[in-house]
Amino acid sequence: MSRTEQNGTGRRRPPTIHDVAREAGVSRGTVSRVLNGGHNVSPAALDAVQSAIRRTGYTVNRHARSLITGRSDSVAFLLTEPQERFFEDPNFNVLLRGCTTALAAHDIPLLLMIAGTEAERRRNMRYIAGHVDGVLLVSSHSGDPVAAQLHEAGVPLVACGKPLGQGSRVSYVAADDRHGARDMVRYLYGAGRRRIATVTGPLDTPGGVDRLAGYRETLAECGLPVDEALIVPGDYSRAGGEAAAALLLERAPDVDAVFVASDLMAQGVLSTLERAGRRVPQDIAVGGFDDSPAALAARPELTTVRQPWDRISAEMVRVLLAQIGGEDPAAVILPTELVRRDSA
Amino acid sequence: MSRTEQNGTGRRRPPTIHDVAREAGVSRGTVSRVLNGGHNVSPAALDAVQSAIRRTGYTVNRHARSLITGRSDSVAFLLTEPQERFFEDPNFNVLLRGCTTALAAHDIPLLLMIAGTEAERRRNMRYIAGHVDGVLLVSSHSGDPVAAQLHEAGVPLVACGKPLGQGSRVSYVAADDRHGARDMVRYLYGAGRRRIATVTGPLDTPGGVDRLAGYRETLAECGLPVDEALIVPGDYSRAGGEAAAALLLERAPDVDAVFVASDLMAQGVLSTLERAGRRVPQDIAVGGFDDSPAALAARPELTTVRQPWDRISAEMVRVLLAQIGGEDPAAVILPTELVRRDSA
DNA sequence: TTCTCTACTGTGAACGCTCACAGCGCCTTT
DNA sequence: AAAGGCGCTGTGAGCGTTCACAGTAGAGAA
Repeated sequence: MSRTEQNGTGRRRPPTIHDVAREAGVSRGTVSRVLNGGHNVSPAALDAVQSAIRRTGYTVNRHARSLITGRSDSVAFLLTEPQERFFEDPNFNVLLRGCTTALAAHDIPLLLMIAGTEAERRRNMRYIAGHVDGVLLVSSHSGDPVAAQLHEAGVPLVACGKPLGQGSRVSYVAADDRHGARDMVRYLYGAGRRRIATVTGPLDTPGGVDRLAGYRETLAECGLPVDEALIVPGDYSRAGGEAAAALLLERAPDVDAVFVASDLMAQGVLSTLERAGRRVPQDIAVGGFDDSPAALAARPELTTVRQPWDRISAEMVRVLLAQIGGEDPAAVILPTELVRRDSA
Repeated sequence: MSRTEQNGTGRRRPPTIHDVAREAGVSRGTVSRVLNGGHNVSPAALDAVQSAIRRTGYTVNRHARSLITGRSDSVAFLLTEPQERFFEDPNFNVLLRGCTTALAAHDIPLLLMIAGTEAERRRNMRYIAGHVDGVLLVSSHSGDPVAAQLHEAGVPLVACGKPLGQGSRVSYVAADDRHGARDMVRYLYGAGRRRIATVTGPLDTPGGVDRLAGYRETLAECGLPVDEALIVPGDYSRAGGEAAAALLLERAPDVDAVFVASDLMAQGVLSTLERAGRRVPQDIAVGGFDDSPAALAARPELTTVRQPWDRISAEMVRVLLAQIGGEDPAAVILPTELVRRDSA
């Protein structure tokens, strides 16, 4: 009953730390101490304050707190993709959700910011400086200067995937793309395939580079020649996959397996192969990368390399919070896992 | 040169309104007025202040501002889905992106909050009250009490889709589900189909209910009997679509068209039909709903009903900001559009 | 007993901003 | 010439916290 009184129908002025102090019979200082860990507070006072907080329905005014502490207790999730690409990407969901919930566990809200255009980029940068404790940066293309700028401005920062550009002083969390690619190619080889092609990711992204490197290495390991005609550049998009497959079939009609650097592209590859009358996996085996929902949506379902997105997001948050807490930047690389389905 | 001085390598104390005032040779008050619309400020002063702002690199401290105004100039995007369902849904991306950019145009950051569990729900509610000017609510299930709670707490609120529960005093923006369904069924009928089934959405969601209603109405209009065996409940998920299609084939093997209440479910339906050896669209026409990326990923590509997500998000933001500005709640219903592809 | 140390508590003073008010010229009106 | 109005400006107060400091009481040591 008394719970509802303090806030009838409309918006009453919310209780402040003063109200709590009066209610508990202590001073502001003591309430503040309780709010911030409860050190140097007598058990009796602690009790009184906690019950007063409950009775009044008090919530700390984060603006007032931020004003004096200088912290904002919030974190930005910054997406800097030239175009919608990342939003087409199903992995994005998983990453975003993971980060949100991991932060929520620390009572830190996530600000979503999208910097597609230059104007947006500037706006976001202006906002970030001073209004956010740290940034989770998601941008596949290393060309963009955001990471460097933020790093230079001294904003705690964790990138998703290794930022190719900067001199390594920026934290990142990434899956082990190289090993993932190796696992897939080795698996294709083990299945008897000998003309193994690849559709790469964009080669200005670390993922694109490393997956291709893994492909090359493994071919060499297996004693297979690396035929440049079998290497077709892609852009992580579905349409890119379709085009790449068409090009591949033209350049190397005898191909019997394709390692595609993303599931989305693999979908495109499948659809081109289907149109060309090639059966998957009988005529051509197709391996994807990501284990995104797209892998299950594809027909046949994709054999692919799982990226541990849940762990990636958790690690990103962990590293970022550590860095906000004063620790040094860190790089975390997480293992991938081969997922066998029907396409290879 | 002088631009970089005020912020060397580390984090220097950022310039305040005082610094700007001194630099411009005016008082805090005048700077504040410039910051808030520039009314009652002489051209000379305006100029001086603006140039001082540029020179110092000043950004307003939103915490200090919020502390006194009581506004936070931020908005929450609240997702209350029992499970991950909505994150599996490609529409989500579009909606989220649309809202983010629409808000960004007003310099308002979007706080992403996910309330899957009860604990998360409570945490978010506590945060929202007093820390956010308004809420964009996305929750398909009307059972959840969040909308009612927020509305009661006096928090400006706009729902995506009509909230079935509350007594209508909460704003919402929705596509015209009923008409969308009618268009699709009429199209199927026009293509000569006479045993038209439907896989519904969850019937505790407005979308589910209205699409089914549109289906029933149109059948009646066309003079077709409404056979309850042709109505199979679904849950908007891919797997749900697969199961529903299996059930349908068992109950009514002579079905020649299915209107599926979401593209994702339609994907599932397609895959069951394929396994059952039915050709689409020759044997059975399949119509989806949403025009999500899933529609393009499906084989054959889905004929579907486009929801105008870009407009939905823009309208949600518009209505919310209006409400924050003191206007009354509003309901907006936007037209859908039939998109013809290969599945029907 | 007195002293010191520790655990706890209360009290200004900020933090950077907006808002209300008062003051100052200057122009218009009477 | 005085009165009123208007456009512009500066100033003090206060938003709700935290932080540093000073102060108090009680326990233990001398």
